[in-house]
Amino acid sequence: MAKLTKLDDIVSLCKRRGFIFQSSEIYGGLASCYDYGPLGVELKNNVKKAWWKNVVQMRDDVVGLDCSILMHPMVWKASGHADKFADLIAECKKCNTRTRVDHLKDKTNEHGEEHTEHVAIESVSGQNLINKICPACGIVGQFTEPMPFKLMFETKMGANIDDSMTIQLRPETAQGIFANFRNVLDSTRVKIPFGIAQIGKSFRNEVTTKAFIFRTREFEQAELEFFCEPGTDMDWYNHWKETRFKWYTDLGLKKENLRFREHDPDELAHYAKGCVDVEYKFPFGSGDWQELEGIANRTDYDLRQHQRGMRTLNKWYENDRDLSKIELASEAEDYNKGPLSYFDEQKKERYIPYVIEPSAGMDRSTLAFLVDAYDEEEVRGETRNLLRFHPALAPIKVGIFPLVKKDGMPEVARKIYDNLKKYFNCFYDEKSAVGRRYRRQDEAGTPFCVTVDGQTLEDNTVTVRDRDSMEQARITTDNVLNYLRGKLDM
RNA sequence: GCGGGCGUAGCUCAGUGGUAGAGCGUCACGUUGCCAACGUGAAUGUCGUGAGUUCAAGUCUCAUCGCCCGCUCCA
Repeated sequence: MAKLTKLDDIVSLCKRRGFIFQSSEIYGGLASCYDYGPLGVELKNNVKKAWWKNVVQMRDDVVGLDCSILMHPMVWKASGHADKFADLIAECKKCNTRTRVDHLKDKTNEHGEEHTEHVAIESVSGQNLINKICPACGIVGQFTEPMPFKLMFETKMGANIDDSMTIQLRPETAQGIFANFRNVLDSTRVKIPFGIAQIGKSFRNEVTTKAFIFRTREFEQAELEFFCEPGTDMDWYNHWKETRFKWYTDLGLKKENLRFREHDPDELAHYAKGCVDVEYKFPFGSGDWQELEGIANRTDYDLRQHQRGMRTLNKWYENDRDLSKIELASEAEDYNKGPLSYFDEQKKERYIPYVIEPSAGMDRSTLAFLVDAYDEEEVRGETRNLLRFHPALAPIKVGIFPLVKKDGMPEVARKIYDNLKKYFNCFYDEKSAVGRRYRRQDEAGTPFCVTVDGQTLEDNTVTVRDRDSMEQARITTDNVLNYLRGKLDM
């Protein structure tokens, strides 16, 4: 079985085979950023394709979307990210514990206020914390100068420096879906229940990253916002829970390495009615169960928040476009009939739909598929290393070889290769012994290899060798494409 | 952010102040011809980066970047 027992082994495997490299490695690397190599990009693209096929293509009730990464600043005011994602943090000099300044309790007032107020960065210095207690060790007033933390990446939009606008890189793709809810309703004839799906990059300035690609600052999400009628939401929550779990196992992840983890009620965001993580057991370390995907019942929170956001727009202009100076407008009395509501033609009633959100990390699941596929086995006293990828995920589908590099075999093999590569990713190889070429493809996880041999020249047949069993079938050259299509389900 | 460990060829690693190394992998030629064969040969190094100490630094010191482990943080 797999001998990957440390994260280092996996990092090494990823680099050696061209799956994942450290970003900017020739310059000493850039923390928390990684690049996908030639095999890695194929694998990850296949993971994304498999998600899209399962969540969009094969369903009548989901449509796709691809939003811009840069969005109007008010999007993040309404979603709550602008406030929640900007904090002042002070560190206790005694125990090195870092705490949000607005969470610190006063020595004289140990009841502690609710920390909803926004703390202006200029107004707080270490001196102001002289009476504050460290929640970890109880020491009073031993804090460092507060450090401002911004969890969203900022950039400037507009080439004119004096007239440019601060914009955030999205910390999740979901808000782009909510912002387009009305557009999709008006342009596609969808009816509730229906979903909008999107795959794309998101950015978060995590306080700590670490652990290879499990928590990176730039990452790719596949998110579905599934809109349904209030009251039916828990049924859909359970539907997506099952559907999403099955997706992983159908693509070959071993069941014993997958589990659900339901969030405790006190762990839930205040608007969420339920949340479950799909976790994968990576074969290393102690904290080995890692989240691949979260499935949440977000209720009608997001659409209601954006209705409030739309009502706040003028205030934003009036306050020099400074988000920190404004409060989100209160909710309209008849918010149910607002611009982001839905009119049910049959029931003749208008409501804000509830949302079930399966949100999957594409980088994490790509790595899980890679790690799970890794295998070592003894063959005639030698170790055979291979990746047992599901055919849909394999970066290369077929290797094509001439048995030897003479007697016209390369020409015939090339011709087969030129034909097959129109249909799937193929790799042609005529270097060194054929056994070595088989093993090289095993390492890349290629499910099938086609070999042209002496018999091919006589009766127009080739051998097709199976990665997992190493068995060969003899097929007529004309039938190779159909044979492989059947085996690969493509 | 704190504590600990690490950084030498594509990978795994040796090299304890004095000429930059091995195995695997890669490439070429020969041989073999269906599962990592063999022989011969070759290429590949800012020793993470920058300073310092020294006649001399991969080796000692400092800083810095990056990675791993444990806390912490985050969700």
